[in-house]
Amino acid sequence: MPKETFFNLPDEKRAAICSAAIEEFAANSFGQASVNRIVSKAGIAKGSFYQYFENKKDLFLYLLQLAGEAKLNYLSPVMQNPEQHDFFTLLRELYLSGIQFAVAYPHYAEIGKRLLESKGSPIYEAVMGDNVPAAHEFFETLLKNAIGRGEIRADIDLKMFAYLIAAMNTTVMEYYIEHVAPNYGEKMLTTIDQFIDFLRHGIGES
Amino acid sequence: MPKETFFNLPDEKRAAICSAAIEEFAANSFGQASVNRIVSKAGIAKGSFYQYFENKKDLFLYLLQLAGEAKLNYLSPVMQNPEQHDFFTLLRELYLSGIQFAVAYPHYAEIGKRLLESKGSPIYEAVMGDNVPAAHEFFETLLKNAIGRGEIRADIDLKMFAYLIAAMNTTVMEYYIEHVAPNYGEKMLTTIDQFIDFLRHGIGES
DNA sequence: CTAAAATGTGACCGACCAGTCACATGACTG
DNA sequence: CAGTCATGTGACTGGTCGGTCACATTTTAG
Repeated sequence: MPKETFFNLPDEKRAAICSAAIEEFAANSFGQASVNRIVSKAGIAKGSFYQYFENKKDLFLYLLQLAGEAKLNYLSPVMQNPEQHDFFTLLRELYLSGIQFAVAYPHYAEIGKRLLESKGSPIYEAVMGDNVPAAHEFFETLLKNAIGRGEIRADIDLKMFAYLIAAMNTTVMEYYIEHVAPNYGEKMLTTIDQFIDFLRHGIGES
Repeated sequence: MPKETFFNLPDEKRAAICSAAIEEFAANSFGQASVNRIVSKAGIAKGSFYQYFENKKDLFLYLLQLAGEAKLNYLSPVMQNPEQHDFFTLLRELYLSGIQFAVAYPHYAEIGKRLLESKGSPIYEAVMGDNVPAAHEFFETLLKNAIGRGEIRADIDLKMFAYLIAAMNTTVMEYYIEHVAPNYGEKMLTTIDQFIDFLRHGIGES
């Protein structure tokens, strides 16, 4: 957590620091990101930085918290009544909110992506600890319930498809950001719907 | 390319250097990997290292070449007659050979994975330049031919599914390495077959 | 045996890093 | 005005980095 002095800062200065830090962590992994570059971009002295934050990790965790809060705003409407919709509808909303978040906060999304990619580094364990298994369990429950309602086949390997669906969340998002958004902003739904239909029916003929 | 002196080295010493380097690059991204640690682990002097290699990148590219050659041995039997098999059979063989390679050379696979994850860093562009688009085009052609033969639905977005299938190659491999291999070595085919069946039919009921 | 060529070596260079500290500045209080 | 307290500052510390270089050692050739 940042120190009190950080929150006493005038909004403008605090925002400058945040935006410099966000840019740095969006462009570099935690290990490669440089506090020197951040303070220089933010226009503050190195010493001041350490009046605001305990250390580099403190700042990073704070940014992740901001990102998490921003993402929650996109996610929570979807997750209000997860039992009211069938599996594919829920998943569609989940993916949709993920993409909308990534479009609205590309830097936050980039930081999150970079974190997911640093699997194995010390910061990953510190941050993600139980989150990844929790996400997989969530998808597993979703799948189990859907099987109970007869929405999806009962003969699938739950663990494997929970893993696959979690991973494809990232993949579809990346595809959208890289290839769809730059050219046609309005194709978001087409992309997702094609993907959801693929989940349901596969791509085999007939 | 390593210098001539490197290839004049006794096999044992050359192997020690390679294996130290492979471990280092499997555990760290190119930027985080340290020549100091490599020479220390290999038991050679820093100066000697630079008699063998131009620089860190030179060594890294050499390891990638070794990895590529190793992978080709697994891949080429499959790709001899790509037109002789239907799309799903070919894909199955492709994924299978990928997993077998990753099991046989876990460090090489890790280096490759880490490289894929460093999208955006300078080394990524230098190494992967045209390879990724080429892989996507390859999958796109595969899909197009399969549509021509009536094996898969004609209404899919080729670009998107080429991207998805390339990404899922990595995903299935990771799942297998992380969750299947440690517990039951023999379940490889089950994992892949379930996945191929999913590609064909989806997971929707009926 | 000597000379020359190849190879081995680690101290060293400049750069950058995260984090510290002695001190300067400014604001608020009496 | 003086005194105090929060805040600002950048030179500095100890460390790691990739890469170099003057020199030592070994191998090869004549």
